[in-house]
Amino acid sequence: MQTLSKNQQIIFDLINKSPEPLKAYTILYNVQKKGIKAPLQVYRALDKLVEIGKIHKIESRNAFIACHNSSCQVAKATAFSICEICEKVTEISSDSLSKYLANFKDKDGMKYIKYNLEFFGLCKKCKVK
Amino acid sequence: MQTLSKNQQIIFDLINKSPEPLKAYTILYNVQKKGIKAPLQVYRALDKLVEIGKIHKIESRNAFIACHNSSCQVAKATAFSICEICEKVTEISSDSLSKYLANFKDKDGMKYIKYNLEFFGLCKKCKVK
DNA sequence: ATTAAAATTGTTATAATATAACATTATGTA
DNA sequence: TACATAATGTTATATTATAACAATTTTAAT
Repeated sequence: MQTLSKNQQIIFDLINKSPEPLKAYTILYNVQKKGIKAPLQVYRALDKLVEIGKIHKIESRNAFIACHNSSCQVAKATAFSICEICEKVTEISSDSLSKYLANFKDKDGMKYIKYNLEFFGLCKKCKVK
Repeated sequence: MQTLSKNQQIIFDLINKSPEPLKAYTILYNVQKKGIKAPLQVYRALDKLVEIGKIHKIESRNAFIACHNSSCQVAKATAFSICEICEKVTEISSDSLSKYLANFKDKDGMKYIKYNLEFFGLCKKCKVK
């Protein structure tokens, strides 16, 4: 368990308490009162937090959420469900899914060291409407 | 089988003959001699081509490749392998993978209508080096 | 053929996302 | 201590993408 630097901690705290994925410039806006003034300060912290697996980037949304999967020390196998109406994002933690994907081998003999899976659909709430 | 408009056809042809994913502004640069002058003209064609499944967006790379999966009329279930050294991208077409993912259900009862999966690793060539 | 709706195009401006380059300070560790 | 590594601060700029508006072309129903 790694200790975070000042900026990393500030930005992680913000993302961690957010119910929804946050975008880099939304983060910037929200941490300016804490002395983080420039985009690069945000992006550097985000890069590091992604690298150590404390947060994940939702690629299709250019947004970041905290990892809620205790086994996720490094961001090497991620899966998310994304509601196309309310944009709610949930990290999927399914043993069978992660086993299946970790063992997946394609024809080319390529060795995978990482994957990212994004499911899109309607969440329970939005499906009813 | 849908007929493409002029701009769509120009841009699809370029992507389709490219061995690697192309970025929007690379595309723009390469079609300026054909009269497409503005980013928006490129993005509009890309949006449409993605919508009808002729091309796919590689989200982690902000780049586009032609679909080489004949069954892919609509971009609703996509999987790619990406080499982290040479950036070669290949569309994966595996019946067992697509079946597994199409049938995957998470705990929340969310109904998925689409997914995108990106595997990262080293391709055969880069693994040897 | 007529015509109304839908799709596509053209254009300018600007928004949103992300990195380069350089100087400085803090932290970890031999 | 002192050296390497990581983190910070700052300005400028590169890259990716969309807003807003006007015009034209295509499609499909009458």
